[in-house]
Amino acid sequence: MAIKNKTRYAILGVLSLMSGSGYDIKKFCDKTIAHFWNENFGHIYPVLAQLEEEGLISKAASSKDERRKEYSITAKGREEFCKWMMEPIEFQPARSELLLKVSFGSNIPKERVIEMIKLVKQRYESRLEEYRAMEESFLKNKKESEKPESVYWIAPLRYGIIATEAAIKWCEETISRLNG
Amino acid sequence: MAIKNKTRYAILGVLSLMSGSGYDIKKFCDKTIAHFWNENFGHIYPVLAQLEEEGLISKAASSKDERRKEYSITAKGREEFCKWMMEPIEFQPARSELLLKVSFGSNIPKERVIEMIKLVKQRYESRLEEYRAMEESFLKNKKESEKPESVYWIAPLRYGIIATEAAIKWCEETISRLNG
DNA sequence: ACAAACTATATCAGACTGATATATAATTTA
DNA sequence: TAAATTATATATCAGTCTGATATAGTTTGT
Repeated sequence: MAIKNKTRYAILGVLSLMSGSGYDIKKFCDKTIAHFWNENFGHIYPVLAQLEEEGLISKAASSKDERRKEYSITAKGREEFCKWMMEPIEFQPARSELLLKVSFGSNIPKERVIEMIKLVKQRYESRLEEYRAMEESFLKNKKESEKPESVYWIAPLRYGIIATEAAIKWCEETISRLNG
Repeated sequence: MAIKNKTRYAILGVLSLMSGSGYDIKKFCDKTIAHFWNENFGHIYPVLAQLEEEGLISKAASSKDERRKEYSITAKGREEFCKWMMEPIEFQPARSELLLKVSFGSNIPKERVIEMIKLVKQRYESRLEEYRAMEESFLKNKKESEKPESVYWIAPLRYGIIATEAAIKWCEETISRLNG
């Protein structure tokens, strides 16, 4: 097999915290892990069917809504998920359009490269503001932030903040290097 | 169309600097842009055929080696490449296995999470050393580093250094948060 | 002389993306 | 109240990217 299916584990991870439909899983992802993990319906539904077939999750029809299928993680699914959690993190190949464009920058006027980086910097800055607002509201909510498991939610957010700050620093450095 | 083919532009970018075979393009990528752009044969060869059909690159058979096909960028190809270079950078969906595992960390013993991050930190540290060695050897080579276009090569490398330093900082912060 | 490493192209299953289609329920607004 | 909009819910598809593998000739080192 070429690539390991990571969506499997994202879904099992979400279902380790709550039961719900494919739609609920997508909503949970968008609300909580979107800034470092992207999930889409095109992959969620086929993987849910596959996980059910393997007995890692179970399906129950909702009484209220005919359509709605509520998925829950099984003991076997929890086992499989924890097994994956213990495995070392795999190397992830990088693909940065920004750095690709910068490295071929000599093909276009220098001013356009500077413009491009300024635009990127703006995007990073508004993202940083979002992250900081999320951090602040999390720390304010003492009931949540004083739970022992809160560290697992604050750490990814801190990554976002630290990495975005670094990216902004790089933008500034690069703009001044291009100007100077 | 769902996703834009980025390999197209990576190949056109490489061919904007030099002519060569598919193998040469892969070699160039591995040597110079590998730390932020991954390319593989499985995509290079079909895209080369497609680019040739569109008249963006031209193929010439080598006199020495029957097999070898040498590709060069055409004027039309250069135009298409520059057009892409001028376009704003597209949003790239993130998928960080590290942060996914951290956020579901409550499923396994805390010590295992710390272990995991320590391993990741080691990897970042050795990567940082590589980047710093690359930077040093580039700055030593005055003939190269004093060229006006050198900024386009040093900037992506600087990104690698700054981003990796930030990642290490996050590892340290997170390990102490988990311990404390 | 032989093994190992390098050059070169090609193919494939499987993973992932983003767009789109469909249809009902709930909520808002004119 | 009716119309419009938004939310819920599932499904499909073309196109893109990955990593492994196959094949085969050339060069280099011992």
